[in-house]
Amino acid sequence: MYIETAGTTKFDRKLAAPCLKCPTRRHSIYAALSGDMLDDLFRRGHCLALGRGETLMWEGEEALLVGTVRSGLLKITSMMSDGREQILGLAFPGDFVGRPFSRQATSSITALTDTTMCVFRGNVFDAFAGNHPELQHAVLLHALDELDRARRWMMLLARTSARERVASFLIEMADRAGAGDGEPVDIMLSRQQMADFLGLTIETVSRRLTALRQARVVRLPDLRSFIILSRAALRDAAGDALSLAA
Amino acid sequence: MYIETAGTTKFDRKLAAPCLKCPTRRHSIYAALSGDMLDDLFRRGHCLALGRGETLMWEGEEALLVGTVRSGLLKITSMMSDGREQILGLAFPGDFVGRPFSRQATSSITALTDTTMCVFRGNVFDAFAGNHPELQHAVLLHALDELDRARRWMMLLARTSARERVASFLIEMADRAGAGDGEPVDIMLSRQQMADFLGLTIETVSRRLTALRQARVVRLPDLRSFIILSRAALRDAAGDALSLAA
DNA sequence: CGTGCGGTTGATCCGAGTCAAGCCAAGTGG
DNA sequence: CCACTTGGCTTGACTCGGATCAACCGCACG
Repeated sequence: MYIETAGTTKFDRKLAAPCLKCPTRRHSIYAALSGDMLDDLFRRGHCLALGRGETLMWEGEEALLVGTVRSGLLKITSMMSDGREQILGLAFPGDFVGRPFSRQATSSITALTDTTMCVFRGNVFDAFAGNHPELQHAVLLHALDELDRARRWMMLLARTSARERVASFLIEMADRAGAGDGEPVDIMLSRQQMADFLGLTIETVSRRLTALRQARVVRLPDLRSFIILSRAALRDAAGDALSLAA
Repeated sequence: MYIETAGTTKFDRKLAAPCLKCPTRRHSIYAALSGDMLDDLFRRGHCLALGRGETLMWEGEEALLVGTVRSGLLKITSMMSDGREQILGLAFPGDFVGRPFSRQATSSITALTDTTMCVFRGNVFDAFAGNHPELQHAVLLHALDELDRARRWMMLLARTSARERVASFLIEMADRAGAGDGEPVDIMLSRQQMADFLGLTIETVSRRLTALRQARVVRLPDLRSFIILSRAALRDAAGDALSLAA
């Protein structure tokens, strides 16, 4: 919908060394892999820092990188020719992004906040995975999980009301942040991004949020955070769209 | 939405032998695999016939089988507690269904027409794939394809009008059938199933179809088939939702 | 100060959903 | 053979939720 401030990606080879001690290597798809193998893999990787709004890859263009998010938040998006944009998924720390075994990006990937990543050149990663079935297995499990998540999200986009979508989004964000009721949760998205994610317009998102505020279900201390006052009421508003987002 | 006539699945071990000559073994995920390995794998497989409306697995329940469609058509669905159903995907001949490396079904799989399949017990398939990285690689590529398809479909469900959805559905079906303009194409879905697929109601599907008929874009010789009269007009109606379904 | 940007709020519109009636072809049973 | 039902589909009248268009608010920044 908007052309984000698109800078060049900061690709600093000198940061490769710290990757060997990268905290994400024990999580996400690497969790099940042996230390030796990880050393081997991470020697081939690099650290990458993306500023808010910077884009890792563009839909339809060549995509040379794959990797995992270390900190921050990415959006995976697709856009129609008339400008309608849809966020197809979010990538939180630990999530794997990019398309192994293909150099064609089927969607754009853009940083919503300042983000750091562990990245590999696609062909390097592919070759390594080809020699290490365990890694390929881990990638497969991750892909199957993503497929399930995408399908549940399809359900939400196809069949639920704006009320249900906004409520289940808030629950999802609170759960991701591990925040209990009464604790402030950081919404890392602008209203526009929430709208793109939920398949709504910015005005509808705003209205549904104020409705929840007026019903004393949440507080909205500022534009980028919220506090759940009544979990039960929020769950109720989400219907079982809740379980779809899980 | 409806309780389909749910029979027990016809699981006939005696049909295993013909699987060695099953035509699908040279297609789909098996295409890249060696003949010896396929013999080995298919010795462990079975043929399965599903009548229209029969269900291979139920959402949330244990799913012991994985396999590929040999002939016919399956729907992959999920349902909300209030009965709202959504078709998350269709499985045409050659497509792989089921969830390897997990015995939990995340969606239901039901035959829309009489269907034959090549199936494997999940744990048998998993073990075999564990010993044959090429097979696992093929499954991974298939999963990544499905993920892309699901994400494009999300876009369609989130952002397009009923007109665009119905038009792109017709184009998709015609392309799948390889039928040119003027040739009748079999819609293998009822109006209800089309609605569940497109995230619409049966009435809206019906209205959009008659609108296309009245505009002389398609002919509808009977309830289960259609003929494209003007490809250009149909493409136009689909907008670029067309490319989303591809 | 203005100016711009992100967000909210209000008025109105429109398209898909809902509810209800009717159509037609395929059974079904007297 | 014909009345009657049944199920899938179409059509019409109406409703309603979310989109659209537009005004406005508040804050950051020059």
